[in-house]
Amino acid sequence: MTEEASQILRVRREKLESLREQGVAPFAYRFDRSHTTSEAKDAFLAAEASKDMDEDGYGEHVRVPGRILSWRSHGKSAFAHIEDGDGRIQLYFRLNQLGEASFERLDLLDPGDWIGVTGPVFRTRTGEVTVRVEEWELLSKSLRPLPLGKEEVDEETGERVVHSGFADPEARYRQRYADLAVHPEVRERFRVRSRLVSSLRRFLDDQGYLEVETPILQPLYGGAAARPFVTHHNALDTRLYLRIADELYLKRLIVGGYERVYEIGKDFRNEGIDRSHNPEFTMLEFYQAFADYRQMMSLVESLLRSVIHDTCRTTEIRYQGTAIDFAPDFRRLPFVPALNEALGVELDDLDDEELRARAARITDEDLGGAGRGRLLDKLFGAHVEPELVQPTFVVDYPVELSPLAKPHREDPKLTERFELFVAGREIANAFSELNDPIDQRERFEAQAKLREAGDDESHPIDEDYLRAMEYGMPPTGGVGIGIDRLVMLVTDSASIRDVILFPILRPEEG
RNA sequence: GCGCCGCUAGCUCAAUUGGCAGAGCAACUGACUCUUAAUCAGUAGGUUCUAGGUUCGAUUCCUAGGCGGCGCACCA
Repeated sequence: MTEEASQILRVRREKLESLREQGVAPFAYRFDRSHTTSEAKDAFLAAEASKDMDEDGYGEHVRVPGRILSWRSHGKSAFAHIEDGDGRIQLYFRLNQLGEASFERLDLLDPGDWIGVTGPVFRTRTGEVTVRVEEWELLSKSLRPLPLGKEEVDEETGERVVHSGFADPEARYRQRYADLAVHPEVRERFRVRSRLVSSLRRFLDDQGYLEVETPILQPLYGGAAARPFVTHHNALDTRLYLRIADELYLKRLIVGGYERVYEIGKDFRNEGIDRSHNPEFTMLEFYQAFADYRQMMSLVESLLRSVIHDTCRTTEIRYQGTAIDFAPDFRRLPFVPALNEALGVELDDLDDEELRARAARITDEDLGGAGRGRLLDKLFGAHVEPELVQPTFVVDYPVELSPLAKPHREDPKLTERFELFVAGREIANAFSELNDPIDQRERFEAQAKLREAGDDESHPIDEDYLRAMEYGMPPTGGVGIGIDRLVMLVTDSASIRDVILFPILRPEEG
């Protein structure tokens, strides 16, 4: 439908014109608020408790702005609800209170409009704390109807029930502003996200960590197995990549002499989109000099316990119907024995071709170019990961899987690495960082061979990173934690799109 | 990338075998000075995602495309 043809939009513009003709500016510059909606209600309750009201039961005069949510007109009176950043309050308009001109102008208001009202607070016959409006002014005219549902409160449970609300998932993601405007619970979910990130910062700051920022645009990408986004810098006429991980730059800072650094920021991976993957996502990485992966495991455990308790007021959460408890010591599960058990064979007895055959059974992907590491990872992902519901550290990954991790001090075929799984999903990835530049070069070269064989997610060789390591890197423990997935857990969200304000969608037109 | 499902009024959804495209809410007009999914009476509102095709006739059937959801695969 064209906008000209929509009577609903036309009517609102006509109201706008009527207001202007009456000398009302439909888009105000400011409103001096005395109380938020919640503060106005609290102030009245306090006045009621201390009998600090006039003989007719009216409390303090308030000036409250808000967005109109609902309207119930009764001829010479009307009720409405408005909402602001921390709640809602009912308004009561009366002809003999407002005067004819002001009262009749109410006809030009709609749900969605922002108004500011002035008047005393009282309690209606049905008990609701309400502002008796003596003056009102328009703060902003809404020219497009918000998809507000109708709400009732279930008398038995006391819960809000919304009728014919805003349900279309595509529209809710594309028009997040409307989704937020009509869904207080969505606004709350993103407040939880914000609280969680604050809590992470607080925890790491308290541990003596320094928050830093490293490049997003990089001449060479690395630190994870993924395909990058590619872009071009005009002035330098050079190819740049959007980072797929912060890792290599943060470890350069450890070489530089900072002992504890962290970064919270976006990584970008040019891969598929599904309910646990968005092409840009938020990652926390932190590195600590002189620590090994065992120390980092303990740190991750206390970090998560602390942050989840800060955010949820409990360490036992429910995710998609399953109780998950962060209070007990996290289980520790060695990679190779776990996979041996799941497959019913000894991995050491299988050559690459047998592994490839087994991996081919669980995927239709072309594994022709995949090395032994990728094959093991595939098998582990299919057979073990889904079972890891309660917080579980998978430890001691095969060396082929971990080109940036130190060899295991007791078994050279393994690395000192752990991943944390919760609800079948990877939440954290960490290791004793490889700090031997000669070994690191060999690992890069092995990765380069994989690339030549067709594995396009393998690392390119980063000579500058090797140079940094040659100057001398202390033993270091490093951790990466996917923030979006952590937020999914604490907000019981099934899709990553529900915890990203503006998730990636295909463009609407074109 | 593959499979399944969906797209109809501002929102939520109907539409029989292929036969005039409907309802509730929102909007508009009127009544109503303590209502709260307010109520009552009335009115208006449509490129049925797009482009083709079959047909006397397509929201419905066919083909192609677009966008989304879910599942599988991949990735964190």
